[in-house]
Amino acid sequence: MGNNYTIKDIAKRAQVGTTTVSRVLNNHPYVSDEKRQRVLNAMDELNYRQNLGAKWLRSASTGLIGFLTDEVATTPYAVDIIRGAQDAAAENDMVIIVVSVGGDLPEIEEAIEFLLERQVMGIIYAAMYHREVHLPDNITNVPTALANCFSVDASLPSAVPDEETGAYRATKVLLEAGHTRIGFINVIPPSTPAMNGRLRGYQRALSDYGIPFDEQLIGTSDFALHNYNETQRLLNLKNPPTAFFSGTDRTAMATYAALRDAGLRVPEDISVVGFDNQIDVALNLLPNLTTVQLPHYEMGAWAVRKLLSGDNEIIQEKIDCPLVERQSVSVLDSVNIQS
Amino acid sequence: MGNNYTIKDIAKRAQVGTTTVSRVLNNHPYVSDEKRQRVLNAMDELNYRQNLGAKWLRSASTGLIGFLTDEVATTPYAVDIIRGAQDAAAENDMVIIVVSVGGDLPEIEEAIEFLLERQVMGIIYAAMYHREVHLPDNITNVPTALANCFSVDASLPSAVPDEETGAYRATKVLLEAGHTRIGFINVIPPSTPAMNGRLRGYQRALSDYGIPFDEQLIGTSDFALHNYNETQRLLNLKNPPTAFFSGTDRTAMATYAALRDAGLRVPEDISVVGFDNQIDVALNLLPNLTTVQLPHYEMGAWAVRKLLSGDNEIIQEKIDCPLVERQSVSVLDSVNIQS
DNA sequence: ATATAGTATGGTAACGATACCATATGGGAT
DNA sequence: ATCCCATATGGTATCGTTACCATACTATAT
Repeated sequence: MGNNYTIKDIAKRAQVGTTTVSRVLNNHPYVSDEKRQRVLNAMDELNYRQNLGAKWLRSASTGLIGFLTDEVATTPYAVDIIRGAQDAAAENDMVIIVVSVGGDLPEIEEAIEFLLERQVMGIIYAAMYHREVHLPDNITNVPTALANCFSVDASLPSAVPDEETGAYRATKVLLEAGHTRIGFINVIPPSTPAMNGRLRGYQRALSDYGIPFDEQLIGTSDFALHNYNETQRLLNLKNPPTAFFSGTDRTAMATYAALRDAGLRVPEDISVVGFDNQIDVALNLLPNLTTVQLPHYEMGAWAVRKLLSGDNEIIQEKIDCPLVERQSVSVLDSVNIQS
Repeated sequence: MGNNYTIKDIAKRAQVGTTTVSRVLNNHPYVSDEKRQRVLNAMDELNYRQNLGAKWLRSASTGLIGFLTDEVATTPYAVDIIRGAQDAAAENDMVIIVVSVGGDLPEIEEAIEFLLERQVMGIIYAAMYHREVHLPDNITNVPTALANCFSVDASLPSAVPDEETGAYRATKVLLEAGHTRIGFINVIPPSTPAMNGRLRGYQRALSDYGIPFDEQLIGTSDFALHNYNETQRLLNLKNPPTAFFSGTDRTAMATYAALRDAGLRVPEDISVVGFDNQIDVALNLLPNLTTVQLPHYEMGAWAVRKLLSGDNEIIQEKIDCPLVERQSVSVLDSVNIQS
């Protein structure tokens, strides 16, 4: 069981004042090496543990950061946001309290109240997919930063994925491999930053490489079967694509299936690149999927660092989505030579 | 910004003693309705928020539960353990502090020390895959429960998936559909509770249905390509399986691919069932995968409830893995009729 | 009338740490 | 010799809350 000694006990044992013990605890100057050592020894011998509640009460700093998140079961991999936040917090000796909430305002408001009672020094709000959020007013009681989302009125600093550049990269790797007919099955729902940004990136890459945009090559996908059908539709075009850019790694699964059923091999006959780098999916597709990384970890870390920096500038940070190359892309020329 | 009023301010405004305010705050008896209302009003008007640090200091109860977990990036869906723990904690007005650690003892020990300093009332240790864990001695300083793992010497209560019954169910649904040749590609690494338990469940189901166990029908899989090859090997047997039981949903991805490449349709020509119910995978396979649910949420919730129950009996709770039926299984007879 | 128990209320001492103030010592500069 | 400043040390008030004790008032039982 946990013996609970206090600094008084330590002070007595080390034959010093409590103030000196406190100084040792907080690495303050003006303690002789000799006494410092005596205190350290005493703490060691008694297995002393600070009562952070008392410390916090006196010094009005809890070392707690609230982490609010909406939970959407279909994108479980976004835990990395939490990991990133955690690691960034740990760098500053802080802890994160995670609270999941549904989407409605009163519930979020209550959760914020809950966190404020615990004297959190700041709140991170993280969304499981990139979107706009509307937060209750009581959030302004405490420094706040957003991860994977942004506020309607741009009143809060936020970290979001740079969807456009990511999609640009995904398209570019195909373009560089010589593909000019690139099918793009975009994520839905419509008008989300992901859908819009990825389409812009795709178009910009095309335009940079002098390839005209062909409306026919664009599909959308919400669930697997739909995506399978869209892939088939593109394949049946009179001038079909030689490569696919799949809006998410998950939808790439159905694209792979449709390709297999059409007797097409990836990447020999047709190249594919995804988006998200959802590793359990990307690594279990055969061949492994070349894709673009959603920077979950970085967004979480950025938000916490922003909070703790004390810098109040409200910015939206677009975080890079690097390309992760695996085996699903091959050069168009070599395809012709091989077949 | 957060005004920080104290119960003294409330007391003054409501014209009562601080004790009365405290009583209202904690729902103690012996406060007249009239004064209670005055206090409530005052709190409302001043937007009062308790300082939980002070409360905790005085009453020696923090309402904090430590949640320790090893992080393995490949199984991100185990977040559900955290969700379950969180919800169970919320039922008792507690919060969870999540700390991720690597696997080595000193690091875990340090993390426990970290949690103890924050006066957690208990610690949950959760593993990302079902396994035996070895925990440092300082964990005994505080009530502990394990989720998705168990301790070497069975000295701690734990919740684990009932792998055997789960695998029994997966096999049974195939057996009930008339399949007698069932290929089983088991998870690795060897000698894990998952591998052993699932094999036992498979064998027991076979035996219950009077089907002899055929060593040839067993494969193992570690990564996608390996699993693809194992599937092919089984397909080339002179008496090949008409159904597959895939050790995890992820490996089912490669099995589906191998089946497609062999010109076999799921479920018309061959049935498949998985294990884990990793929804992002199961729902993006075509047809959607029938599988068995790993009870992450329930394990997390069980562990917290066990902690808070105060009941010190050390038990290992095997939690049920229910079958989730989707579209990847069909009756063998109908196969013959159709083809 | 008086004892007794339940209800209602407030004052004050903790909880364990740190902030602040007071004090002491030992050089180096004047 | 005196002053000043950096270093070193400890006592004590204090943070915001609850536990504990003391005190009243009321209603019922004796």
